[in-house]
Amino acid sequence: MKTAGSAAETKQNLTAEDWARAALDAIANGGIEAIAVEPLARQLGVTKGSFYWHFANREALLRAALELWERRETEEVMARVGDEADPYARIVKVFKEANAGYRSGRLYLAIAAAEDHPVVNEFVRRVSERRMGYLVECYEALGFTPARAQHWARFAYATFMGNLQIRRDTPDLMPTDAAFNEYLKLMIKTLIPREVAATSADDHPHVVPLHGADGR
Amino acid sequence: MKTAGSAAETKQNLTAEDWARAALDAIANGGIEAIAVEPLARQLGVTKGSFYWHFANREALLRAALELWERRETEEVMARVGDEADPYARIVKVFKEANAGYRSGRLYLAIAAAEDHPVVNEFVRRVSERRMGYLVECYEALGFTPARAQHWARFAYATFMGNLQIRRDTPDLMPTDAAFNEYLKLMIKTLIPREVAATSADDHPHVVPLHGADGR
DNA sequence: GTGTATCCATACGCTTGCGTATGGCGCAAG
DNA sequence: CTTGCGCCATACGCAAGCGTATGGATACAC
Repeated sequence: MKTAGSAAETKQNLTAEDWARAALDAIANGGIEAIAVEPLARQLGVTKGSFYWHFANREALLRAALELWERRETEEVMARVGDEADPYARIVKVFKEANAGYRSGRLYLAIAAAEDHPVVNEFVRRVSERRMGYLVECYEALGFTPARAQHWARFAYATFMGNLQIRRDTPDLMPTDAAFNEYLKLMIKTLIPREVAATSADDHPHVVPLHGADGR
Repeated sequence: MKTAGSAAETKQNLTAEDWARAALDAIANGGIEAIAVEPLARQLGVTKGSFYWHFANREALLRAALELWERRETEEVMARVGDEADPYARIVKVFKEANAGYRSGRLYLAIAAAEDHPVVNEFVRRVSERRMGYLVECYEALGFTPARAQHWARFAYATFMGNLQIRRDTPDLMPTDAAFNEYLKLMIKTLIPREVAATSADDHPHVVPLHGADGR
């Protein structure tokens, strides 16, 4: 097999992977139900005849696309912060990377919007629980008790997800450039408390920075 | 034919509002494209003939449903915390109420998932920006500068939205009962810092009032 | 009793998409 | 050259949903 880089121009025979990739792109744009056989075939420059040779039906394509998504997700997370030893630096890196890339998050929102579909739900749960699990480990590595790590991980993950949502629905409300860095700095400083000495179930006093970054 | 409808038993004539309500319920369940004329007609115990008397087309119904949604949203927010004088107590109340009710948030997620639709986007932006604006006012009332109020309001709003998402996609990751109260307490304490750039002198010691009753 | 307006049912044409059946074309094996 | 197979095109039947056209039913008017 030669590595067919571009997926559009070559008159090479299509593979199931090509279909799955196109399906994922379609989801990112038009939601889960943009996975339609005939439109995708038109976009790929072929007809349904090609599709029904590679797949049994529409649901098989959906499943293939979700598997591709899950694979990419885990690979990305691994590749991004796999080599960071210090737990604090690792979690900071995770948060910054997560809030930087938008394409991946947008795809998640598009997929998760179809949580009523059982197959989709299954994949979304796995991906989401894996992310949360990673975050929990990070907080535990920081010295948090399991219970508090759970709380803080959920807190941080929720904030990340909400930022995605804000970015998608009301991009005007999301700052850019310097202001975004200030915002990110505020979240990081708030969501990764360094004082963990308190062992009680009660919370620790958290010091809020009075001034963020300088005006630069 | 005694077709016992799901919601309305009365054989009274339907109104446009009835259709809009049914459309909103349909969105909450099956997403924005659950607004289908014939299925809704069946659910209401009538046929398309009724619909096309009250509305010009499908988009008119969509618009009516979104207007109903926007009206409800603002009314709810007003009714929930309109009479709270103290800014700190007000923002706490907002956050608790927002995280308590799930039905309303689920509806938001379902609507916002169709942000590619221009009409939907218009409504979502208005609703979302109004919420954020309210939060910004709250933080400013706490003594925050406009810039910092913006950051903290976005932070809090993002966290709220993310909690919605987590609750919908992976409810297992969301604690219940006592653990949920702990989680809520942690978020409130973190997202409403008391140390502000001191324009006033020492402010009163705030104790977060926490009683149960999460509606869910 | 004849109108008239409101509200809905029925029937039709149209489009889109799913799934199937079958034929065609290129290419390597024999 | 022919055979077989991988890959795709074409052509159907089918279902669901939008929008329209028109008729029927009920109530109130006069």
